[in-house]
Amino acid sequence: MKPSASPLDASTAEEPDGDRETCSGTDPETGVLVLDRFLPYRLSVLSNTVSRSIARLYADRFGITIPEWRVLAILGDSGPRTSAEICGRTAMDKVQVSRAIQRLMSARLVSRRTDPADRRRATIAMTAKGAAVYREVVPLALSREAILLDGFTAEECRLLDRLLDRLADRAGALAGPDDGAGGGA
Amino acid sequence: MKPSASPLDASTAEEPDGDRETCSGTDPETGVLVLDRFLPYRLSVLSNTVSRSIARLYADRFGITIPEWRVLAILGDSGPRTSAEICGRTAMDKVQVSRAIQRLMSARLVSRRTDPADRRRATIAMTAKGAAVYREVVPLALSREAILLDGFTAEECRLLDRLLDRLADRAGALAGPDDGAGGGA
DNA sequence: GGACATTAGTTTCATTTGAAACCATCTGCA
DNA sequence: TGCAGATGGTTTCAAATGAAACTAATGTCC
Repeated sequence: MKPSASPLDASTAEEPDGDRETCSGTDPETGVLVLDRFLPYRLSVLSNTVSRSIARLYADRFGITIPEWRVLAILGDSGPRTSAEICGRTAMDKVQVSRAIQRLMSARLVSRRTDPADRRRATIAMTAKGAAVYREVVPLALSREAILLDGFTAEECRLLDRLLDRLADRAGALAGPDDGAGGGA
Repeated sequence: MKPSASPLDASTAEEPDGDRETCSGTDPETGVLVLDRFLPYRLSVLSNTVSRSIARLYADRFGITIPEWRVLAILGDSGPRTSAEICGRTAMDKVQVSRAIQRLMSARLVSRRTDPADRRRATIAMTAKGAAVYREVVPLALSREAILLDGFTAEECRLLDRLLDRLADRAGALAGPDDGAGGGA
């Protein structure tokens, strides 16, 4: 049920400039934004559905949250790291990381050792208990990913892989230049 | 520093069943989860970056939040709707929608009319002011999408489109069957 | 050697969020 | 009628979040 003679026509500025006619998000007929074709929206819904589904998996069983799981995942794949390094690799901000570490520490899943050379820093490492949890969660997470990719050929996976990398790359362009603010890291 | 002889080998059930050898997320050498190749994680980072960038756009200028914008977007693309219908179409839950509507109402961007036939329901519609905001935000949002897709050929856009649709489809399988709980709509 | 800016990480506070409890209305149905 | 569910939507309360202020240790430059 389209709103008959759509209230928004050519009213607004910047013309679509011929060369690329926005392949999603907009109905070429009316120029209206079609929410469930709009790329940022689709990414958001998809990502939330997936994250929530995976989170349920380990939240129940191990009482850890998404940021906590991410910290474990980083430690598991790169070995002991400082808080700042974890920030850099997870796109979480330092507050989030700090809190995740606190909770992981009180659950005795990670330990923290102040760097004697620079006593502001501390290296975070998984404990044996943390590693055990990690080893249990990884296959669960991977199996979710596998469900998600079920039916994709290897070729399609590679394709998706490349497209996502390019999107991530372009997303950097969004965050950076225009608004000046935040900045990535 | 890789945990030498990776502690996670064939320990868990469901064998990878020959035909597809999980094309991302896992290092085939060690079987370790590589976080920044892990699809759910990549989706999450990408989606957050993008959403935040777009949100900055309208938060500053119009003082609306992401859920509020989504409600406007639905109303803009489908005309007046009830709260429940908005839920169904946005993948937000009813609390979120209820609050977004409240804020939009006090900003006089939408109005609410109780359905006389069923006085539990109310139909939400954009006001003229809401429509004006909508018309201003749409091109901003679309321009962000365009930046994101900059450099993609029409062919690649179509490809991405199809892959995302299939992923969204598969994501339904994640949410539904295993944990029984929530249930989609 | 000592003010000044930096960096690492934590804490505070106000806001947002989500789950569960809650109203109000409506729908069977005995 | 009248009462046991459903349903649409809102409120409550506790936990999660984010921005900005803060502590502590290091660097820097005179």
